Parts: sequence; structure tokens; C-alpha cells
Amino acid sequence: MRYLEDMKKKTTTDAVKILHNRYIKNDPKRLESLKEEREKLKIAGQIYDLRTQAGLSQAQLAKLVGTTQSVISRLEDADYSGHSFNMLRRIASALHCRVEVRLVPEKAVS
Amino acid sequence: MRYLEDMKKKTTTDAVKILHNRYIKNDPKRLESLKEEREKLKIAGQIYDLRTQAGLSQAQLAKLVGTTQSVISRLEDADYSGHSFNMLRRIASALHCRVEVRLVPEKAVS
DNA sequence: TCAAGGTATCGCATATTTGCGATAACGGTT
DNA sequence: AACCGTTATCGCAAATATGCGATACCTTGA
Repeated sequence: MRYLEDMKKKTTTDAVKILHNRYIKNDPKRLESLKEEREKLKIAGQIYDLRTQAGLSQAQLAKLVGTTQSVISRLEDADYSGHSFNMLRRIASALHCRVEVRLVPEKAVS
Repeated sequence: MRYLEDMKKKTTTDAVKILHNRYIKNDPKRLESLKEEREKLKIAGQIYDLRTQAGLSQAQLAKLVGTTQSVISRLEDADYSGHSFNMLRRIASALHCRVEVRLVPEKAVS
């Protein structure tokens, strides 16, 4: 799980606790909004977040999606860039989400 | 070019004119905001819009991206669902955009 | 009508992703 | 320490996307 560099060590095993630590413990909304934009764009991180929020292990999500744990692990690897929309849609569907994709102009075009 | 059903017939050939017709002519901002949400989610349509806004033909964009016209045509087909992020990133890059991806909960989770 | 530019579609070789098992590694618990 | 659940990584077969030329289609303008 190295989709974010700042996730050095987690010592809890319960997904809810982890989330709590990452999002609530330190500063209710502060850190979240700071990292928000950056993280929203990271596909790997979004999958991880949604999965753990749902309280699922990679293996459990894999079963829902119809694949195997190693595939989920690969998708949550930030260094992996080979995502396809079909796979992302499958993941999203299993997690009751929809995929939103936008091509936004780099400098605001008009 | 069938990424949207309502694009029955276009009779202009200039990309700028087409855009003008679609976005400005009828109602300055009205129609745009109506279709906005729906269209934003259609990858094919976004590629088409950005390409034509840039005044490029499929062949021209293909050259920028480093592929061929038929590939662009395939990507702009709304029925095509086999997009990969790598390809989308290449397209976006050529059009000076960045790719934004979000998995949004279907019914607001918490 | 014909020509030209643009787009859609087909087929196939190549490249990349997915599927999946095996296994290593890590952390927590007893 | 040994066990257990979880995740990371490897290798390879199968599935899928891309690369690309050829060609048909469509619309506009001469």
C-alpha cells in the first residue's frame, strides 16, 4: 500500500480506525481539504479510500468485482498507470460509485 | 461522429462555427448548463469538443498524439467503452488538458 | 457530377492489461 | 516463536486495446 508517500506506518488493522486516523484525528477538516485536490486525482488512492471506507479487504473487493486480490493490489499501487476505464467502472460499481472523468484545460481556455 | 444523439446534422464544416452553433447561438449559457453534467461524463464527447475547439481534424490530432485517424475516431465513438487512461492522458496532453478522475458515491454515503 | 476533406469502419499485427495462482512480506495477536 | 489476516510482487496465459492501412461514407464546394 504505497499509493501515498505519507502513509508510512499504520499500526491499526481495522479499516475504520485507519480512516479515522487519516481524516479525523488530526484536524477535522483541515488536512482533508489540503490534500483534497491532490488526492482526488489519484486513482489508486480513491480506490483505497473507498474500499477501506466500505470495510473491505482487497480480497473481498476482488470477489465483488470478479477478480483476484493481486489485481486490486496492483490497482492501488500509485506507480501503476495502466488503468482502464472498464476496470475502474467495475470497481466503482462494486463500491456503489460512478466514474467521473473530465479533461480540464490546463490554464482555463476562455 | 455519433457521440451524441442530438447531433443529427451539422451543415457547417468549420469547427469554430459548429461550436458556436452548439454553445452560443441558441442561448448563451442556458443549454450549456443543461447539458453540462451529462456531457461532462461522456469521454467521447469531451474529446470531440476539445478537438474541434482546437480547430483540429481527427488526423491532425492523431499526429499530435502519435497515432492515426482511425484511432481517434474510435475514441470519439460513444459506443466505445474500451478507453485506457494512458491513451486519455496522451490525448489530454496534446490538447493541453489534464485528466481528472473521480469515483463519486451514488447516493452520498455518509 | 466530380473532387476533396473529413470521418467511420474493417481486419489484423502488436502492445498492454487482466486473470490468477504462488509466494513473500508485513503487522497484530496469542 | 508460531499463527493469522492482509497486502505486495512475481510470472505467465488469456483477454483487450492500440497501431495502422485500406476503404467506404458523407458533406461541401467547384
